Amino acid sequence: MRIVFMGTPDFAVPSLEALIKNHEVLAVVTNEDKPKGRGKKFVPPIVKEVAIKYNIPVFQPKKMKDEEFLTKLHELNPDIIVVAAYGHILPEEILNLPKFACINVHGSLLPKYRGAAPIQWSVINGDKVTGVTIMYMAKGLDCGDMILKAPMEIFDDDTYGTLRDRMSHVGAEALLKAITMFENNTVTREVQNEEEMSLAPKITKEMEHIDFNKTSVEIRNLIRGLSPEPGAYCILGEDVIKIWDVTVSDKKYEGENGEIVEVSKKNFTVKTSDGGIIINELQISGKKRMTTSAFMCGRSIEKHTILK
RNA sequence: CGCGGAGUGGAGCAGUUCGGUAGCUCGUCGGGCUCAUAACCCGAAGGUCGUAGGUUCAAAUCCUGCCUCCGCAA
Repeated sequence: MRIVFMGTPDFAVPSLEALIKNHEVLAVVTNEDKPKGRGKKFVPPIVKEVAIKYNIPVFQPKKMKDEEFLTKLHELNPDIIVVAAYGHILPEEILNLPKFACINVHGSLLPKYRGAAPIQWSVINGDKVTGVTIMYMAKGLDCGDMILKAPMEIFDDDTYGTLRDRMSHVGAEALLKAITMFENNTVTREVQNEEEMSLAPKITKEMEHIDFNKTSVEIRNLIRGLSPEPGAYCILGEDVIKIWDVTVSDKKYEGENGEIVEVSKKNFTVKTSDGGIIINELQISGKKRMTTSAFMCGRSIEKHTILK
């Protein structure tokens, strides 16, 4: 198959590499290099680097409707356009351009979790099962007809990061399968049930703030779902502190939610609405992630301190 | 030149304002106490203070360049 690939971050890489090994990738379309991190250094998307490694032409159009880009795309005349975490809405002109279809690799079992952050939300909500959906792209937010789904288990110790990595490979496999279906003319399409639809919107700063009035499990899921990016945080005194790893404690504690109710040599426990969470790994501004015991070597933690 | 924090024994920090013997907590090793211990007591090892230069009788500390790490903002 002659394929044009569109994608940007890590999640897209296994799919791209799978296509390169099994099909003819005519071009890779990705986001522009953006000033990223401190000092506004321009950083190319990871997908661009992979494309360069395999000598595949790269396009980084500012706008999808860029004339020059559209012309080029027509010239390439792809059989299929594959999109994986590209971050742009494709105009109809592109949706109708390929011989077969524009298909998308989406990180959830649609119609659940349409939107930008399906993987994070599946962890935050404590789901046990998720998956990848390969779908036709259509006008609207992740609402196209589904071609196939690959379910996956979410492990109790999964984080957004570990699940995302695993899923990116499952997604690549499913993608190849779907393309084979096109080749054999055995593609099917299943309409999404709008009744069961749910959204997985982008993560906002507000959501990253830990609310100790929630249950221990809810808080732990939030922390897992935001690790390793961007991290859930709370306030300790003057410091913003990110919490990276916790253990749920079933003990009942006296005090208010967010209060440090137990301090040991290795860690400390914070009260939640239904018990407590033992902090195992954290990070303060300007420092690296560290274990709680390392943290407590350099700073004394007083019982009854309130985290906000 | 987006804003800011930081590099000090293995880990996390203090010391830098006001130059003058390298400090704390933890870990490691040895010994002791104990029925026993992750507890307690005693002792030891381990650091060219990120790097290059400058000022000075003397620099972790003051000045300049560079490297690296991290938070925020995008």
